[in-house]
Amino acid sequence: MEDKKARIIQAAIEVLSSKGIEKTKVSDIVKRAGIAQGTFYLYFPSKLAVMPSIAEVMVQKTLSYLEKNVDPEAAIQEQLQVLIRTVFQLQNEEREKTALLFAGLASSEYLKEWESIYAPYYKWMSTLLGKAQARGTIRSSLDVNRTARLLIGIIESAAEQIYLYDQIDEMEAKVQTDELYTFIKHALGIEVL
Amino acid sequence: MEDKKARIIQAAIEVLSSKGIEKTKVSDIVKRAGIAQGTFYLYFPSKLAVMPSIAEVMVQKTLSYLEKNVDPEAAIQEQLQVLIRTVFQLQNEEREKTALLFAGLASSEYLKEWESIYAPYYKWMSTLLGKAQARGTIRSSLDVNRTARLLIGIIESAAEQIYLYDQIDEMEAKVQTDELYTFIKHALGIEVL
Amino acid sequence: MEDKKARIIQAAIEVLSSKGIEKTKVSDIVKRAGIAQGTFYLYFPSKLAVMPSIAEVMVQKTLSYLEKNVDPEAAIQEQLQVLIRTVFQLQNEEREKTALLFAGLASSEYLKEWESIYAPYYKWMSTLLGKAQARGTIRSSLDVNRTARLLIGIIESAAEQIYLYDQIDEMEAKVQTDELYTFIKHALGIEVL
Amino acid sequence: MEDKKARIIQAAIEVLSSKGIEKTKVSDIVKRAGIAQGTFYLYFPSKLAVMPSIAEVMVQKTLSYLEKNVDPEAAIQEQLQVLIRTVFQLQNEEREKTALLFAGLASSEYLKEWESIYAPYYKWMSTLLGKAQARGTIRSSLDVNRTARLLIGIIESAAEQIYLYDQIDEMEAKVQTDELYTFIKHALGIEVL
DNA sequence: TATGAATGAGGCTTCATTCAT
DNA sequence: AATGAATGAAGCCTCATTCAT
Repeated sequence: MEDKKARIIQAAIEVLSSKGIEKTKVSDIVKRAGIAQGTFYLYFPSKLAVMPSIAEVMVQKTLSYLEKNVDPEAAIQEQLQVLIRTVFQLQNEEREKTALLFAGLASSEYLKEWESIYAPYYKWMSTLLGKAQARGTIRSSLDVNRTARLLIGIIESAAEQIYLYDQIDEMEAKVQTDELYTFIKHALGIEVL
Repeated sequence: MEDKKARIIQAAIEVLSSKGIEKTKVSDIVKRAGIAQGTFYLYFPSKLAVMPSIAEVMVQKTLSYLEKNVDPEAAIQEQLQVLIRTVFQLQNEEREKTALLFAGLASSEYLKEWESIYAPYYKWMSTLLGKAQARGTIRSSLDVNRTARLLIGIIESAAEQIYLYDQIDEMEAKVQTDELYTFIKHALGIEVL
Repeated sequence: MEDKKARIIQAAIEVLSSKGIEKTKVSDIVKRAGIAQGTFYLYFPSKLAVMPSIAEVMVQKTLSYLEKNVDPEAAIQEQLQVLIRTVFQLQNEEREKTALLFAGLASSEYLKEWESIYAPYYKWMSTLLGKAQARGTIRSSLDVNRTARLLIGIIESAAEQIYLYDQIDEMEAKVQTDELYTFIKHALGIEVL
Repeated sequence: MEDKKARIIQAAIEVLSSKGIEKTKVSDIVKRAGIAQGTFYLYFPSKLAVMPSIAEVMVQKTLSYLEKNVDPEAAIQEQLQVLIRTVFQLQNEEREKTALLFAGLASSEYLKEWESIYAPYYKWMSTLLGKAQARGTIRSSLDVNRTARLLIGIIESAAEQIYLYDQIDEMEAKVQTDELYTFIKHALGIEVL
């Protein structure tokens, strides 16, 4: 059943976030999933093959958070604020997960799947920008699809840096996100009064 | 001799870029470096211990390119253009290297060293921004240090995406970099006439 | 039904000849037989347990060919010629089968069944020799039962060698079989004028 | 050192003869050889890769026995008697070895090496026949090279049958070898008075 | 009688690291 | 400082067999 596949993915996410890709063994995953070692291979051809599924789940999670939190009718400024806050918060919650995951994906042959996994995320962001552009609240010169990627890229990269480089200092985090917010506001040509 | 250490690092870079972290074996590295298996351990305590050195070398390379190409006296617009072009070009040349490297670092315990390795890169960028700010060609409201990180983050992320997701299509690459350039110009508050 | 058992044996023969004993999996066999994995075990207690059945089928096949081709009334010379030709031809058709089969049997605990499987083959050959001896066309000093085994042994061994060691060269094959024929003719004391 | 390779082969022979190919594990071999598991793979690329070496050693052993026992100056009759006795005796001593080995070889990809491994054995036999032919004690019509193969084939096949099918009954064994001897004597056209 | 998902023991192999030379 | 043969722990995966349906 699909249920078992889901359980494997869930178990893999959990193990991965606590042990890191290098040290995650299939035996750990199956133990946590409560299945036999061989069963794993009924659903995934190899250890690395779970990675894309994990990424997918995580992107979905991010998206569902965003859809829940970001009011489609709100002003772009508020949307951005919520967006940034949500991504940072998720990044913070998931801690190692994102980095480890990327590491996992990068070291697998599944690197190329990244694109399709991120597709819904990009799409959501494009739509957001599209509406704002229609309303005239962001500059008309930008291309919504390409800018969607740039935005996601910069927000995630900023979020990663906070985790990676800084001790998580509430104060500093706040200042960073403000800087990021202002950066983006200007980039999008949002009127700053 | 230090020469041997350098040879190991160089060999490691080469092997890593062609095989990926997961499949890079110490035996490959030493073979390419033309030394004996045991010799590796005279210079590095473990396989993962080369990673930071590799990152350092690559950051240095990027920096030296930037220092050579970016005219400190030029207008910020031109500096940005050159900056973007250089990073994209390097990313393209190095292909998998960056991603694999990050993966390598991420999966090692050396993740935390990323900060210090990138320090000179951030510093260079800060200085660039600082000068522009002093000249009044970028908005005074931005914090040069934090913005330096954001800039490096977005440029690298954009460059990675081009390699990862798109077939490398000259035309599309051009459009992407233009979009990025405009994005940044706005973000920095550079006067667009 | 017995039909299903036969289908399993047939499938096993086919898989075995193309993949070799070591690489033949029960899953391959059932796939080819068009049945479920578990069904196999309703007809055979273990994987190795098909081996004797396979051998039996192949011996039967050989025998039926021989019975069809070798004229019981013909002169022993002609009978031998046909015999050799038939075995060589089968060996050639079946290619790896014989060797692989023997390997399969040998590596199983079923080695001892070989005797009973070959029994009808030996019997046929004994009868042939017996008649010739009664007619006085082969030497009276030979023991028909033991000689039957020797004959089958040498013919099969020669046939295997042709397949295994030599490139299958029509010309050489002809010369080999001639040499074998002459060898046997002398061994049996058939008058050579 | 070559010494270690030899030790591995020796250990493999011993383990193989007592456990059979299917049940022989690399771990058994290295344990008996007194080396580490990994060391095995410095000398052989895989478990199956020892098989040809084993076969080689066994052919060499047979040959050395034959060279020691068969008097090159003796009459062909006596040479044959000794030859048969020696092969049967070896077969008996080695018991499972030969069968298991063949099984091992057959189930490996090394089947084709059989030819080169047997080459010295064939050569020795050809020489023996050649001398006898020169002396005029065997029929001039036979081809020494091809007949050498036939002879080795029939003797080995007969020897195997004794082990495989019959309880080892001294009396019967004697009768079998006599029958074989007579068979061969006729086949070679040796004068029987 | 038939199914096929699930099992789980266990082997082969890899490869980072060591150490005697 | 350099070597490279030897080590051996450890993990991925296979696949014969079982069993609930």
